[in-house]
Order: sequence, then structure tokens, then C-alpha cells
Amino acid sequence: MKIDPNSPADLSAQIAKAIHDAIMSGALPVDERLPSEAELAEQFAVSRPTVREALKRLAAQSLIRTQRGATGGAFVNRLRFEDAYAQQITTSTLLLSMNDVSFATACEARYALERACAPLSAQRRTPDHLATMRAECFRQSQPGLTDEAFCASDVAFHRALVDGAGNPVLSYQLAGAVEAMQPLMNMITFTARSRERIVALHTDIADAVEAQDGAATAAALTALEAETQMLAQSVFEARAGKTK
Amino acid sequence: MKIDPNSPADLSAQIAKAIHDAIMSGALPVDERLPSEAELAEQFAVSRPTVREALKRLAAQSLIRTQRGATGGAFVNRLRFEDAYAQQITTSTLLLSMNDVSFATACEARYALERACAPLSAQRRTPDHLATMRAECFRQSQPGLTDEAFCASDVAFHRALVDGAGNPVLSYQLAGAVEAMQPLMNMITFTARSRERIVALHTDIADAVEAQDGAATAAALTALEAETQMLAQSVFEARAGKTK
DNA sequence: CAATTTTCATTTGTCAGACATTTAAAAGTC
DNA sequence: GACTTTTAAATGTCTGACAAATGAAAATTG
Repeated sequence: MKIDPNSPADLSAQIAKAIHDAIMSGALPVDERLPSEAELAEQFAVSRPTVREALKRLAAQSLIRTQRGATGGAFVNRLRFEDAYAQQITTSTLLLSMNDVSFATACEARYALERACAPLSAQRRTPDHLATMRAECFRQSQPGLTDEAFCASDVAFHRALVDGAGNPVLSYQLAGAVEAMQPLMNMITFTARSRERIVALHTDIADAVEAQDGAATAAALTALEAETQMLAQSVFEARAGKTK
Repeated sequence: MKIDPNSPADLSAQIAKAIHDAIMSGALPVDERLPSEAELAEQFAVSRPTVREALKRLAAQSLIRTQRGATGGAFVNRLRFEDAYAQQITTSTLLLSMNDVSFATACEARYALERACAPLSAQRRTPDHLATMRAECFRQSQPGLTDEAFCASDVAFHRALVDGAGNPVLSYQLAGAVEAMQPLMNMITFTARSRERIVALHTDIADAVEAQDGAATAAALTALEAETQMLAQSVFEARAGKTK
């Protein structure tokens, strides 16, 4: 694990990369303790603040965790699905907001991914998943519900559908796509008020999942995607009309 | 943008979170210049090294970039798909290697996601995508190909299929899943030598894509998944036999 | 006056040394 | 033996300083 002593700048980035590669290659197993900051500084022939900057880079990616005290130090961190969710959501949200991704493109991707879960979820969903979906449908049909609560319920509904597949890797992949769409979805539900149709389509999905019919679940999701795309288009057209 | 002055520890994490939230909320637009490190230190009432640690955390997530010199500083970075790919691959790889995810679970997720692209790719693939798939099939049929080259070609083939959908959000999501599977896939192809069957299934996929038949593409992917799972099981059984 | 060169101020990158705080193990005490 | 105190090790933070890069302003030159 060495760095190039002739590259004068970005020493902390080089050190971070060296440790990063060591973790990725498996040379540093989970819960392994790294040398202390002072020892690392000596090994890499840099000062302690530089080492610390490198360690903070790794900590930001959840690759290590640090602990104070006598037996403390930096330890290789077991990356958990919950930590990965958060990073995935951040990344997906920024990608959508910073790269002029059209709503149509994002929506298409989201429903394509969700349809990938449909057959698995229809087959394996527990009564608990189904109950959550039914409960969220009921909540969404309440008249007094705020827009924020409606959106949150929407996310919970789709989350239950995805988790029903019983595959944590799929859940992880979908979490980012669904959550990142949330701000865009809000733009629509805050404007166009067509909750009845949405709730009806959600109910169709729940029915198909209850019947354990994967094809019907996928078809219901396609219908919901079409409805969402239509709603979005009408919202965008209304805005275009206003601004001219 | 403030931090809690009463929490003594992890000041850099608090500062990083404050700036992180400001970027996520859109309060700091792309290419906006943050205050200099000295100014940030004064604003947050901490020292410059602490501010620097916070900035390095953000830089590790590609949220900011820094530039030296008179007009330099830290700027909000436009997160590009290429940067996101790298993070996605790192995260997915570590998730699989650190969480005892079974090959069956990872493989199921990967092919489920890939099937999500199948109809879109069959419909929209350009002649270029198709040519890439055909070329990789041909390469895979060459007898002298090393195992490493065969695996790389496999990734390129599936990459072309996914990119054929013409949806960068889908490509981003799939990149991690496919690349992270690569080490696990290597374990199998390095052991079980059944390239003919794999190439035949790849050719089936290319045929279905050429015919722009989404359902046939999905079906061919399902066949390839079944073959992969079967291969994996035989490999694991052989290993279990050896060790006892 | 215009073009070029030089100077300079600003900002990040790095270093050295110091002190505070946390933590667990070791030593001491009843 | 159980409890308390001490101690050492490690991270967290601060101060002050210098180096290096870089663009802009000032000085110089044709």
C-alpha cells in the first residue's frame, strides 16, 4: 500500500484510494483495525492532518468507522443495506436534478425496475406485505389527507410491493429509484388532483398481488405508469400555457 | 446553515451534513462557489482543519470539487453518470461481499433488472447495439479465449443490451448490479467450462433483440438465468464434495 | 496605446506541535 | 474479590505557519 511521493498535490486522495483499493480487494477484511493515524502518517510519510482527511473521505463512503479511546481507531466497516440505501437515494436524487433527466425518462426507468419485481413479489409476498399495501390504499382514499401524506403513503405502498419480492438486492436498487422520484412526483400530485384514479390503480395492483398473478401485477403497473405519464404531461402543458 | 455547538464530537460530520443538505435541497446550485475555508471556519466557529475534513467528506461523494489559486475554492459539482457508476459499483460490490448475499439472490436480482430493460431494448436498440452484441457472441465462440477475456466479453454483451434501452437512468442502475456480479460470475466460468451453451443463449438473446421481440428477449434472459443458476449449483456442490 | 511581463493577493495543500476528550486496561484500595 | 483511581493510547480539535497554484492587477516595454 504505497503512494506516489512525486505527486505533490492531493496526497489525501491518494492515501484514501490506496486504502479503498485494499478494502475492495479483500486485503483488509471487515472489522480489521487500521493502523493509528500516527502510524499511517509515518507509513505514508505525511502529516497526521493529511491522513485524517483521507480517513474522512473513507468514512463518508461508509468504508470505515472510527472509535475513540484506548482501543479505538479506524475499522473496516461492514457496509449495511441501510447505509447503502441512503447513498443510493442521494446519488439518484442528484443525478436526476443535475442532469436534465426528463420526467418521462425517470418515470420509465422507475416503472421498468418495479415491473422487474412484480412476478417475484406476487409469488412470495407475505400477508404482511399485502396488509401494508391494503392499508396504504385505504389511507390514500381518505379525503382529509394532505398532499405530503399522500405522497409518503404512495412511497410506502410501492416499497411494500418491492420488499414483497424478498430480495434485499432488488430492494436496495429500487429504493434509490423510487425515493429519488419523490420530489418529481410531488410536483404532479400537488397540482393535478386525481387521487381516485391513482387509488383505483393501486387497488388493482394489490388485487393482482393478492391473487399472486405476476403478469396482472406487471400489467397494472404499466397502467399506473401510463396514468402518471399522462398526468405529468398535462401538468407540464398547463405550465407552458401559463408562462407564455 | 448552522451546527449544534453543544455537540463536542464529530464537528466535521455536522458541517458536512449541513452543506450536504444545502446541496440536496437546491439551495446551493451547481457550480456555486462555497465560501473559502477560512470563511467557513469563521461561520461555523471551528478551525480550518475541521472545515477541511468536512469538505473532503463531500469531495469523496463527488458533491464538490476544489480548485487552487486566487479564484479557486470549493464548487458544487455536477454529479455525472460516470461518477455515479463508479460509486454504484463500489457499493454494490461491497454489499455482496460483506453481507453473505447468496449467489442465487444476487443472480435473481441481476436478471430481474435486466429483464426490465428487455422490452425497451428490443424496441429501441440501434444497429450499433446489435452489432456489439453479435461481435461479443463471436468473440465468445473463439476457442483460444482466456477466462478473463470471456468474462469481460460477457459484461460487454449485457452492457450493450442494457444501453440499447436508451435510458441512462436504467443504465446507471444496471451498471452496479452487472459489474458487482462479475467476481461471482468469474468463480463459475473459471470452474465450469460450458461456454457453448452460454454463447448459444447469448445468440438467442441477440436474435430476439434483432427481431425486436421484447417477450422473446425476456424469455431468453430467463433461460440464461436458469442456466447460470444451474451452473452455480453444480460448482458449489463440487466444492462441498471436495471439502468433506 | 497595446502587448507583454512581473508582481501580488487569494486560496487550497501540507506540516508541526499542542491540548482536550474518550475509553479501556492496569494499578491501587477497601 | 469488588470497587475506585490512575494511566496510557487513540481520536478530535486548535493554532500558526509555510508552500504551491492561479488569476488579476500593476508595471514594463515595444
